Amino acid sequence: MLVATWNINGVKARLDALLAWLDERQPDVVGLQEIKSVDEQLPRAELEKRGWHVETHGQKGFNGVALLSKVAPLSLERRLPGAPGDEQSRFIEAVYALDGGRVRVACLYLPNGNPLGTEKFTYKLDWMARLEAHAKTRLEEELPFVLMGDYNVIPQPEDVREPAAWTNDALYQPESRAAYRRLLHLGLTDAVRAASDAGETYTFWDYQAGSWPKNNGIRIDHVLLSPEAAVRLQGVSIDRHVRGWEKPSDHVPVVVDLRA
DNA sequence: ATGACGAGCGTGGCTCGA
Repeated sequence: MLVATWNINGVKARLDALLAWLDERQPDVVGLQEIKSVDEQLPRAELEKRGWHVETHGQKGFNGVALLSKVAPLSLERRLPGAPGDEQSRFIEAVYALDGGRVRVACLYLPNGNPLGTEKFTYKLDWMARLEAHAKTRLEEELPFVLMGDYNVIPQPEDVREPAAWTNDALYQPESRAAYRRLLHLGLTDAVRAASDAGETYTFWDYQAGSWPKNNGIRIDHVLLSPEAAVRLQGVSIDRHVRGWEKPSDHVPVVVDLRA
């Protein structure tokens, strides 16, 4: 089965690219981030007439996440536990029956956290602590579990073309990177690193300053796998050609292949 | 040295992102 994550940067502005990529890729489950749409304004009919089940956790103007799937989910949740007052739409997860078994897929849009020294960075770290607690609970379930999305964390120096440009950025702070490592230490596997030793496995290139033609990228979109999912890992693809399309998102899809 | 791009909201120039 193919499970994919993509920060689409506006699902209404990117519908043509989304449909083209879905046709080309035919994934079983897709997590989208930054749909920047309320649930009612998402182009649901365009997707449903092509056979996609659509589950959303939208928000006006920014944020917003969604799960598309070929089969309907068995169960669905729309919030990351731990902060009932948090109104930002950044998390959705579902259980699917695929390949003769159940698999849980969570799609997240982790806070950016900039600028440093503000409540935005605190919110990022608090959100990561909530994510760690939730992941720990989910791992106890011992289902194949895919925890994927836009983490807004550059894990390691090899995940950024120009590390010096990011030293004062929330995406590359020691605290952000340590929180990401704590997720791995729970027993989650970073699928890209497990499946490939390739360099320059970037997933984001800024719109500005010619970042894409210069390949000045970063790796911030990640697919983490529970042990039960990691043993099924066949391969990973970063669909970087999508960044060269007309009116692209600044992120590209990351796709994992898990065997039955 | 700085800004640079893009979406959304909603109609002018903000906020937000990374």
